[in-house]
Amino acid sequence: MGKPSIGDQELALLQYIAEHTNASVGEVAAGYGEPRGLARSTVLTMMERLRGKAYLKRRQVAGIYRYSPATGPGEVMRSAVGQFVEKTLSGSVSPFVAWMSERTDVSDTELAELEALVAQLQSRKKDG
Amino acid sequence: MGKPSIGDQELALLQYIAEHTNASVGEVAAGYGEPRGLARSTVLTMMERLRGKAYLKRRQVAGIYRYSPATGPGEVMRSAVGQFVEKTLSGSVSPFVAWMSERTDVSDTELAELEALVAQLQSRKKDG
DNA sequence: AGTCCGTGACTACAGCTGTAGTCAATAGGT
DNA sequence: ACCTATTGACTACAGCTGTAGTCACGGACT
Repeated sequence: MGKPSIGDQELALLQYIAEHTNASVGEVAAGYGEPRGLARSTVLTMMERLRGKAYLKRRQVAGIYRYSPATGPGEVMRSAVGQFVEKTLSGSVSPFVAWMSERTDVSDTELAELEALVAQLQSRKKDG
Repeated sequence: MGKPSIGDQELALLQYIAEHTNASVGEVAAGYGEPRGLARSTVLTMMERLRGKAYLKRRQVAGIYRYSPATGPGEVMRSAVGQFVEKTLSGSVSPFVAWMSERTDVSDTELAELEALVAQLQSRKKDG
């Protein structure tokens, strides 16, 4: 039942599309591909592969196809992170923490997210 | 500088060798490969590839080669996390945080690690 | 000496991923 | 009606990863 595997670039593209739903290939090529030096056909190929793997769906609007994630919002990322932690880190988040603590530049936004996360986990623990 | 990429199976093998340092190919094939149905030559190939990527080093003892991780303990994991965040999450740790916040069972140990991390980042920020 | 076994190096190959060229159809402008 | 830009499908190819076969070598055993 395992979802088909997904590459790094594919995942990044999928994320982009999740943030820009109902985008056409041309739009994605312009917004995602061009800044990365990717040809339009490259973007198209990846999007079609993602569709083949059931990560994206498309529907025709005014003649051209518009793509959106087949799964719920954030589902793919969650799945990818979960898979990574489980498979690569053997289920432990310690390596992630270790990596973060060595990271030189952590933005205020990221720090705030982490603070919020810790606060949430603390309150959850208290409740249950 | 960016370490060469590493596959999932390779990483798992590397982990195994980190836990069984100074092992020979035969030993790794028996202890890691055989339970997984991998041929000895498969294990050897992977180990040599890892050595080619400078993740493993070897030295000859009594005629046969014994392998050990080239990097310090935990280094590989950190590198893997960095690669994942950079390549797959496009450098953003937000998906990681999002995934953590949805995780049902976060152990006390993990929470403590996160708290320590946040504290460390906060103090670092204060210092400059 | 002949045989068997562990060890290492080399070679092979298929599937996936990243990347792109090209071609046919269609839409839009002149 | 003609030229051009956009779109979509198909084809291609190289590098990485997972997996393994095979061959040559050196030592142990008989």
